[in-house]
Amino acid sequence: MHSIKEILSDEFIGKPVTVHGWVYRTRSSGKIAFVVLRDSSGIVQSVASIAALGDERFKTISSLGIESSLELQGTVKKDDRAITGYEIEVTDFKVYQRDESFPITKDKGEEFLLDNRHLWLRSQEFSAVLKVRSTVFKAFADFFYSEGYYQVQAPFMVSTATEGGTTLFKVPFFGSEVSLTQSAQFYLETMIFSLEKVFTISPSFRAEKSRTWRHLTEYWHGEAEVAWVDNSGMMDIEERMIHFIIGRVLEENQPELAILGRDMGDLRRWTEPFLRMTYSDLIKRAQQTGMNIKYGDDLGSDEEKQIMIHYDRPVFVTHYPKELKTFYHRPDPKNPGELLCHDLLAPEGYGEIIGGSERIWDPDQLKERMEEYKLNPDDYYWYMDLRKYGSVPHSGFGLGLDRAIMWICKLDNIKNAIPFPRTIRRTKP
RNA sequence: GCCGCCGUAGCUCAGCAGGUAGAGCACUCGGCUGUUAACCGAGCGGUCGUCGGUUCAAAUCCGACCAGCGGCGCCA
Repeated sequence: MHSIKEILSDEFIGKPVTVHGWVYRTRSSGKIAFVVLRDSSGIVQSVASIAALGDERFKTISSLGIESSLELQGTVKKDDRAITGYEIEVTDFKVYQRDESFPITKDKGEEFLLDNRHLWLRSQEFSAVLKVRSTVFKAFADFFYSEGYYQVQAPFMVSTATEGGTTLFKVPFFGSEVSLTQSAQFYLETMIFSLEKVFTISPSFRAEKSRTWRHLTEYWHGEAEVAWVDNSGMMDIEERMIHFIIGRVLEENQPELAILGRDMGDLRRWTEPFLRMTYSDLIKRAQQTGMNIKYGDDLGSDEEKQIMIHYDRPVFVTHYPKELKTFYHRPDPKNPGELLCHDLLAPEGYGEIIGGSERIWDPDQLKERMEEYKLNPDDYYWYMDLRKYGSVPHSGFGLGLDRAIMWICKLDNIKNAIPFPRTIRRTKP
């Protein structure tokens, strides 16, 4: 048995092979039929003829529907007319299941494809995304292992909010109620006191009624937390991480990037140093380009896009005014109105993919900030305890893995970066 | 939460100054020995989202409801 990718090579010319997979396309001209076979590694054209198979067998193979599953035996030939340069002259075959009418045909409406995502996954385009996605997840973990981090796991069912009060998913819990996690951050913070450098990959849940091209209600969050590192040191780590992930995709996914129409030159440029600027500088520059924006305004989707058209690589934006971010970011001691925090904005209009910061490590300051946000420190007693017993400076971040994949794969909607997207109106398939 | 849009064949859509439903694809049958989401011919396929109203007559006009899509805000 061979994989399709394997036999697409001069070494196999003239040799008998056996492959199995699914019918990708068929064409028949009466006495000759072309069956393009697909497996997880690629596609190859096979040629069936009455001469080789006889009337009845020929009729069987030439009438197979798209996505029929079968095993083919034959001889490899080089032929420029074949879609991948080589073809198999069929000598024998075995059908596992005949397919009469696969629901996905050439007219593909967005909604129909979402309803049939379990089948659309088989497409070349979506398979390519899934392969890149696999690389990104592995590279994220490999990067942190290579820098001496421990992978840890936090609970998904929680009783404290990390990002403000209105976005929690409530779940019944033995007569009371818990929420689905929005971020593992607070739990990661507990673990730096024993492990110092930790990371996790887990789903996060947001109950905002978002209907946008870059929001999911359930998304995959790559998060890390490190002791003894400040805001700027954290950005160094994140920059190395993104470079590492992009490098891996360049090494492992060239065919997939070609299918997706993503230029390799773009990715190579993103393995070069990123830009950094403060929020106030960014506002000044935006004003110089004529944008109607002032210090203290939040960066909306439009603003992010308008700003990022001037840059061809990711940009860290730091030192946001404290009114624009939540309570745990550490205020800059030199300018307490601004925070030692950062967002990483991806180019080409993809926008924010990372949010991170140096965390407040002084107990009084944390308490003060919580009160400004009308939060009860007693609800966060265990988080407060971290500032009470051997508190240290530390920083962390969260990466939206699906957003990063959408950017790397040049997709126009985050729903196409994840196999089974969960949005405000979609829980099937 | 706010703004906009759509619902007609399995799929993608056309039909809308009101006159009784159409194309392409898919599927079935027939033809074709080099096709590239092949091509040619025929066939199959619809309570026009639901309920109500106006009218001699409604896919088309009006109202309500249901379902879905896109964008904003929020964030990753």
